[in-house]
Amino acid sequence: MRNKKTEDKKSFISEARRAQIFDAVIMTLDEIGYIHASLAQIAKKAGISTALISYHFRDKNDLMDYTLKKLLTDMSTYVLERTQASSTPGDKLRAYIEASIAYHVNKPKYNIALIEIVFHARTVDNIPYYKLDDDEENPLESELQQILLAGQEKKDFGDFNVVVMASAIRGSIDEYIFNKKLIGTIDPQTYSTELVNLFNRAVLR
Amino acid sequence: MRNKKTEDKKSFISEARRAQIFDAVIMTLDEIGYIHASLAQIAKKAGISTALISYHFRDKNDLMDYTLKKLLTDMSTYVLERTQASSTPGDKLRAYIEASIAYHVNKPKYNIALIEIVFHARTVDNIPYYKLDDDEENPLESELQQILLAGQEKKDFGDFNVVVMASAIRGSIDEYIFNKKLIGTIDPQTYSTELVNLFNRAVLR
DNA sequence: CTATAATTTGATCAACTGATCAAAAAAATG
DNA sequence: CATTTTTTTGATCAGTTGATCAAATTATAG
Repeated sequence: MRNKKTEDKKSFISEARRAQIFDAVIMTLDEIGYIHASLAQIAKKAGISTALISYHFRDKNDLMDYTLKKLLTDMSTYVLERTQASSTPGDKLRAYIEASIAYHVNKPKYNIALIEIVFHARTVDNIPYYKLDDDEENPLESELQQILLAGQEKKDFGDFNVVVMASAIRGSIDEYIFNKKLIGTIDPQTYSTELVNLFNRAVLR
Repeated sequence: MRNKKTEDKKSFISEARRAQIFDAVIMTLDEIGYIHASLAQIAKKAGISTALISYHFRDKNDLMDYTLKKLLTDMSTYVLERTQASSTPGDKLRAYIEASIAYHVNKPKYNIALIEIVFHARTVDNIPYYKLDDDEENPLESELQQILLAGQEKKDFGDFNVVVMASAIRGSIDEYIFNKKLIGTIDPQTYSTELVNLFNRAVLR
């Protein structure tokens, strides 16, 4: 199943325009949030007319869908590259946690935009993204489960429910993004390190 | 600092009306989400006119603020009652986790409403609630930190950063609410139990 | 029962929303 | 260069939004 407009569009040099609009969407979401992020505001930020956005994207949903996919790909690439550079499950787990936190620190605006879209945008059936059963398997989620599984098979890790452990790790990471007070109190390196130690204890046999 | 309208309002028998509107807000948020939850939709759900909502609440922000506070109080009460029924830090931690998950299972609509408001509503300065430095200390957060601290002082728990551990626990709990796929895969009792075991290992010396 | 106060409604408002379209401008083609 | 295609704009659309207000209704008080 391919994208309606995003992919079968003529796709000329105007890919640059889509990128430009993407940047404008990120900035707009970061600055005024989804609720105020009208096509007019986005167009203004990009220095173009609203009709031009409509020319390159079927509708607002298509635009947000495109933006979300790019954001997810960017984050996955960042984390997975750094994770797969390690070899043992223990090292991979450490790399996974540290890279995830690092990404949030390095691209805060991308994260805000991601949150804004996930919690505001809805499918044509009016189902919010955050309630979606994750259409395609989330690569970050499955990579984490693979690491944990490999650790158990190698007997590096003890016995635990892999899905629950993975959820706990992801939730712990996400907490750092959502909780503004946390970011102000604990620096990212400390949080990373403490999290690694915490889950090392939880994971070991 | 008291509420602008919510509190200094005449407060007659019409408290019942506010409760009625509260229920309508919950249902509307659950069914169609914040973005579509216009005053017209809420009024329709409550079987009253939109002007009546405006009569009892200063504006939409005031309405959402009132709703959010009631939701937070309800959740806190539920969890804290069950947590404080236990005596040792270890038992309290177990009770805290189990009650938190149980609440989500028992009042799913309240949770959806909570999420919708936290991630959509904004202050007059256009700061989203989820970016707020948590104006008043979150009672659920501080209770958890108290439990962990007490456990360390009693030497029941080992050495770890209390704030990070508390965030990890909260994040792990919240993950179960946010991740629809998780809810469909792992039943709440299993998730609770696994989480308790996981953090027992992480917390012990 | 009357008068005063509180509650509720329906009508109405300007502001903004996403989307469409003909026409203009720019780019690509031959 | 002329023509065809792609890109871009400005004007415009109907629909929705939150909010206001005078008037009607209901409750309360004396």
